[in-house]
Amino acid sequence: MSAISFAIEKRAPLRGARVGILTTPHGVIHTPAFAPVGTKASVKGILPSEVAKLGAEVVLANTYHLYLQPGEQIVKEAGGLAKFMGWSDSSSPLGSGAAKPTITDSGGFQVFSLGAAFGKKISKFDGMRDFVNPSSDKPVIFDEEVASQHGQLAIIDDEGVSFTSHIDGSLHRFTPERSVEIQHALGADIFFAFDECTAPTETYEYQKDAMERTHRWAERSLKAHRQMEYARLRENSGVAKQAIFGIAQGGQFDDLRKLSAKTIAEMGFDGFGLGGSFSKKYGDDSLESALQMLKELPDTMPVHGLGIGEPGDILASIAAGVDLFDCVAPTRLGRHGTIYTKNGLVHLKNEKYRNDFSPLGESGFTHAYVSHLIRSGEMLGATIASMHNLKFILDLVAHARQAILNDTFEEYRADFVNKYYG
RNA sequence: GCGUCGGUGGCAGAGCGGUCAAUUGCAACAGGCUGUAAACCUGUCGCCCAAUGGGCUACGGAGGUUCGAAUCCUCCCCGGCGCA
Repeated sequence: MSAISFAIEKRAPLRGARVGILTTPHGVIHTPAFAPVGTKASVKGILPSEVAKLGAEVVLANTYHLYLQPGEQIVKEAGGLAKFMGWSDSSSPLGSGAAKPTITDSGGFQVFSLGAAFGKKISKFDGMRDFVNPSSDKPVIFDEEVASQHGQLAIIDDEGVSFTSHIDGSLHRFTPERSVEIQHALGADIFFAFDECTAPTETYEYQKDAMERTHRWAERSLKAHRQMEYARLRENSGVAKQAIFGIAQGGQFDDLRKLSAKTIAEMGFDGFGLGGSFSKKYGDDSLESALQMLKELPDTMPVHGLGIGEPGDILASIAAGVDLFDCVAPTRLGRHGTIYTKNGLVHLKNEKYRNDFSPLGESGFTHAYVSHLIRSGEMLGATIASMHNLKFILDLVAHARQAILNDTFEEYRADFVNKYYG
């Protein structure tokens, strides 16, 4: 018996877009849904009560980071991730309201960010062409100083990954079993199998090896989960408390993606994650082709687009049938002074906003004020911009949901994309 | 008034005879950010041009020494400190 149940309420014609209700031990998630990222049990700069008011029903935290700080046992003692971070129905951050749904990522992304990507100017969406900074034409692929001093902080072998803590340099070992064990302690409603998120620049051979390794790790994660869950079920009157999602990889190669989805689909997970690398720019069909892998996944089960958060990418993914999303972009962009608008990104630090007294979205503040806060390093600026961005993305997904129900999703999508990227 | 230290790009502050249109920080201007090493990172930052090169003007002002001066000398102007 799975810890979750997923009911699909409506499917759009032609494509795979759908509306569902995902019932978890800590409450219901209306899909498609966006999960704000709270890596270290904190959506940076925003109180949980505010995150909820913006429309979020679920947040996603990170296993590796919480393992390092404060340690999974502390979170377990607190009563699990949601309770620990005050993610509850209560309006008071310290209230005793019912805990709300949470997700944890397995640490698989850190295999990439602290491994292949460490010291390099690449992101999981960058291709080779983006290795050149357009404003300088200088190759900036490698921070030699950082790399020569530290090398990579994540070293992969077939059994697992050895991490060097970015905090104090200490050594740590992650295996699929260990990741699951930690995620059981963290107690999120949904968690992911330990995977290897690969760099988008790897060769076919490497992507294939990594994918096969991720498949083996998926099996091991699932097995570990079942063993631990079985022991726990006997103590907890048979009520499953956590669902495990398997992650499909395959990098930039269609055949690997398809194979990966198919392989992961057959293992018996409660849901799926789309992992790894896509191309970056909207209009590029790399994401579209990667989304073809959805056809290999069971139509009745929830799918999470890991780290997908660019508005156009979210809509394209929804169109293909992705149900859940998470992304650091709304909070990171906001904190760094960039906000989403219907007409595209706005850099609040730009000179023209210094005396722009028009309202900034529904924040209740003016562009000029928030621009001033960002410029002067006031924390409140990061908070307001992050909240604005989170609301923008949460609204985008909520509107997409409604549009699917109204049979107007494709129009909604086209209209949004025209304005946003036009 | 005497003595002394100092006046360098928006600010702070390096440089102290050629490798200097001049290190660095801040500010400014712009860009980047997609399962958060990220309240971060990158680029630009005297003027002009047929610009991976060249020209011009610049390190308080005016002279001078030198093949060559932000760097040395003289005088002047301005500021800090000390003594009267």
